[in-house]
Amino acid sequence: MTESAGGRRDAEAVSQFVESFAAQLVEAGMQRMPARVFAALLSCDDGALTSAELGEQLQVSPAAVSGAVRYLAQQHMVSREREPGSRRERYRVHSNQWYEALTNREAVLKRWEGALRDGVHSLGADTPAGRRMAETLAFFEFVDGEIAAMMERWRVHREKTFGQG
Amino acid sequence: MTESAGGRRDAEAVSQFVESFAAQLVEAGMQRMPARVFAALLSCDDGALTSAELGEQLQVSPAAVSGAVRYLAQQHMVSREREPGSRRERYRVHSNQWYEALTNREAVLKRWEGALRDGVHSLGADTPAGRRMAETLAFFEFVDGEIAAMMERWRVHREKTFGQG
DNA sequence: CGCTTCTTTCAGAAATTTGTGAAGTTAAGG
DNA sequence: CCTTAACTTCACAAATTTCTGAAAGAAGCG
Repeated sequence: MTESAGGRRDAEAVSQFVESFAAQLVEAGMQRMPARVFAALLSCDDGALTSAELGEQLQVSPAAVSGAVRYLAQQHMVSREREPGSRRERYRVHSNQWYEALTNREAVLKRWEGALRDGVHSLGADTPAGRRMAETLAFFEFVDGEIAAMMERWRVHREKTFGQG
Repeated sequence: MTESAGGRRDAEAVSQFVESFAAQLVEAGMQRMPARVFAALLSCDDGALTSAELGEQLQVSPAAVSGAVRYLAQQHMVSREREPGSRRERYRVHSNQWYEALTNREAVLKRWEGALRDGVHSLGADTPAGRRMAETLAFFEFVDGEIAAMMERWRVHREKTFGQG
């Protein structure tokens, strides 16, 4: 029944994983279609699929794939490749690149910091609210710095564990 | 014109900050109303407001406040207080508690890890897709561990900078 | 124990979001 | 340079989400 090893992929099981992982991403704030596309890429063997393949596997229109892929590319979660000598495009998760992109929530952090700075200014740095906000701001700035260091440690850890991919 | 120091709060400026910070939170995936409520609490001087005050400041119904607050409490981003001897409730951001709660995205990470573990199993640990997923899983596990350490360093850093709140 | 005040729940209206089909655009290959 | 295959954009329909008003549910206070 389970034919995990070696043989053909169990399409049913794969699809179930895709949908369940996508659901988690949705719950964390990602839109449904990008989440499904991303999960599908993550679970295919060479980490890359064409638009048509994605549409078929997920049972959605080319338009939906197009929108999802555009979003994912903007977030640096997939990259687009042109198959040389074909109009087909191919979307890929670079197995290590993609979770580094997740850490690119840094962009989000930066905007939060901007908003908080405005807040400190308009509330007044000498008010209780202003002080609370300044402390919050300091926290995010701290986190920014830590994340870079953490990713560095991860690369070391990863190489020890998996060898250089 | 700017009356930031000492005097009355510039309601206009405060409201503008509230809406703009809320917008950032929305963009990061939070629902609109919780985001607005949270921003309002963050920018009031004692970090706590009653349901009625929130409704008035944000121009929404008691029902909307109720829903937003329930969500925020579940996420541990605010706590509820009962004013002793009154049916009024008061919602508060504990100025340091709240961003620790943000780090409680750990719950999210844990669920992702669960989903990935399932994925490794159903794809087969010996397949390329399975290996990619195992590496992703390892990354999240690594991050989990790092976050605790980072928060510890933050507390030290914070105390040096702001004294114990 | 009932009155009053505040909060929560619920059904439905309004608004937003999401995905489709069809037309439009780009680029390969004859 | 024309044809054809692929991707993208756009307007609209469907589904979902979000907020409100009204009614029901707690909890202080006389």
